[in-house]
Amino acid sequence: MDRRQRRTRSLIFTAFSALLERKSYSSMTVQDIIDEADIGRSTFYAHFETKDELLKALCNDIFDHVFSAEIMSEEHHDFSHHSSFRDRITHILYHLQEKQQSIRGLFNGECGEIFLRYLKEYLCQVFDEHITIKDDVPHDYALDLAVSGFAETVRWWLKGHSEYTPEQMTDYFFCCTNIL
Amino acid sequence: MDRRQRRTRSLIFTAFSALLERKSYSSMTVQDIIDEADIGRSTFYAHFETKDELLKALCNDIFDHVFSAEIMSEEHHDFSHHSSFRDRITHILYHLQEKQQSIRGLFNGECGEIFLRYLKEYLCQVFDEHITIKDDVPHDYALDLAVSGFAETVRWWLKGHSEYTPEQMTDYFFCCTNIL
DNA sequence: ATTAATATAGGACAAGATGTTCGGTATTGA
DNA sequence: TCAATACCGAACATCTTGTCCTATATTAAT
Repeated sequence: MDRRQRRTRSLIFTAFSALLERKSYSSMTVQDIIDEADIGRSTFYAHFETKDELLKALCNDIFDHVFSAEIMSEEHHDFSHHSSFRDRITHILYHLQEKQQSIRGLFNGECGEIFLRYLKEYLCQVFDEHITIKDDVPHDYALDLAVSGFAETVRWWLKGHSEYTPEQMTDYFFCCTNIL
Repeated sequence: MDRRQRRTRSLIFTAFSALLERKSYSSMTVQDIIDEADIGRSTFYAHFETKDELLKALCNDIFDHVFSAEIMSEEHHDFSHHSSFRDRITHILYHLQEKQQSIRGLFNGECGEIFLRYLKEYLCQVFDEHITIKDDVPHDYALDLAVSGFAETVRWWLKGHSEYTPEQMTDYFFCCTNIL
């Protein structure tokens, strides 16, 4: 990838994240992002077709960071054999905390929906085999509830309660659920 | 309220709900709603300032129906004295099921975020005093998790699993959580 | 039945956002 | 050094928005 492309892409991401802290996603125009990033109009459209595509790309960038080590470790069977499920959860929280700057604005309003949907997709893979079914509770309901609960935990944590440690949040989460 | 106003308001709500089933909220224009409802442009703006206001109004209409009996009963201390918390939850699910037609589309995409935020506000009042805190879990975290979990339960239920009864869903939900 | 009030229809309008195109400039990587 | 290409910036047609206006139709009250 060309150095100029990397620079522009980064400018757009930074501008977008910064804007999300003061403006809602839906009220934000492409022009706003262009002005904030201080780039040409056609340059933006050379990188992203729409505002939605930009959001998707940013989410993917974040999750690549958060889950890359996670998935790598899984491939090498580190976590499966040497670490507990709780440790994996804590591990994910650490990575999310590192990206807090970019993530905080993503929880706001309408794009929180999209961000959380992406997050849940990744989480499903992590949680799936660790669901403990009680009675006749449908498995996919339990999985959905666990994943949503954890996603909500992340949101609650990074939006105003980041004084807690990842270990504490893991404890709190496991303490409240009955299916993990 | 004038009969014409009621008719137009109803036409708009119906058109909006119907459109949400085939079109995403963000890609839907006011013009789409006007065409679907077959009303004049200025008529729409006489009722709602923006598309967002329309969404809010529809949410309020639904929750007025779902929680009106709920709140009324609470005032008369029926539920507090003669019914269990589980029964209240089941009761709410019954009312939500009645409004399924209007609600189903609301879960889609970006407006799901707004609908669920409203729903959670109401649920907070219902759940608040029934949270059982374990260890040092923060109360507002536990409340947030319980409310989000129930909201997610509603979504899961009405989006593709409406074959289950309200009683079953209540059982499933209570079975999975550790704080109620 | 009559009437005054008002909700709606429908056309027109400016302002703003969108997405595309183009030619010129500057940076890059080889 | 040089060919490739990313950026700039201006212009453009198109669409959406929200407002304003007048004429018409419906309503609720007398």
